[in-house]
Amino acid sequence: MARETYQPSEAELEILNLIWELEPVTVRDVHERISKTREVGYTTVLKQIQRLTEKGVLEKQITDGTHYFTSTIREADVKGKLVDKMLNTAFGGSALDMMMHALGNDKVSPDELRAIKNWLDKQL
Amino acid sequence: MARETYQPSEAELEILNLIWELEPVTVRDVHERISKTREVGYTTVLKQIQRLTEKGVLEKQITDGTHYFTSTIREADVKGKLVDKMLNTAFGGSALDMMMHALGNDKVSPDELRAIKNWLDKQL
DNA sequence: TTGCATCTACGACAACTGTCGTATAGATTT
DNA sequence: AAATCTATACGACAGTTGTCGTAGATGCAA
Repeated sequence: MARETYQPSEAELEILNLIWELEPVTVRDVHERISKTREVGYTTVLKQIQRLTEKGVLEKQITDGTHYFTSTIREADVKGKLVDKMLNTAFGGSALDMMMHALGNDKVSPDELRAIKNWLDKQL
Repeated sequence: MARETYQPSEAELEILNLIWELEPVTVRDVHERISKTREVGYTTVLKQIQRLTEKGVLEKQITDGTHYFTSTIREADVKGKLVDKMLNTAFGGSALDMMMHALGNDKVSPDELRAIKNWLDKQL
């Protein structure tokens, strides 16, 4: 259980995102999806998935001769950890600071800002 | 100019944070500060700084025989980019989603939540 | 000026990443 | 069964990271 909080690399996260969405998946599933966005070899994706499996982050089950993969870690845990780490290493733990960089810097729609405000209201 | 938006690694960010705070700095300055937190060899820090300089992220000026380093990239740019990237790769661009992970997950003081709300109010 | 105390330069190394190529093993079509 | 198509296993490779060791350069104390 609990690979607890694995820190995926860039390419690994790309794959994990798809797996969380589609699991159980085959390598082909993942490869096809990624290919819509960018070009990458089938064996490249395969290799990443194999490495994630070796690391215990994914689990393989063979049904009817087809290899299906599922994740062993929870999306919320991984993402929470990612944000937490950035919060601490880049913004000294100041959520406000991070917010301002995330929202101020660029184009986040007023709608989104309102949604966040709403959510905050509920928290207080 | 403008190394624009460099994506520092973990250890590099640790160093950059100190440099933004203390520049101009010597290798020793940085090493001493990091040593307060964790153990690391002087040459390790030196090497990181040298690599950052090679990459153009830092600039060296020698005054009175002492090597001083300053950064060539702006803190806000780097951190803004870091957050943006996480926002997109991990949260599909949803700032609200990221917020909830960052704030909900754990201990962010009500004060901080209020501060964020305040800031949001001003933005709308 | 000699000699120690510092620094800096350089190179090395192992681990990890992203990316494939090739060689097999399996399944499918004649 | 043979030929073919598809999927998996394996290994390779170059680039990056984090970490040092060692050797050579610089500067200050005797």
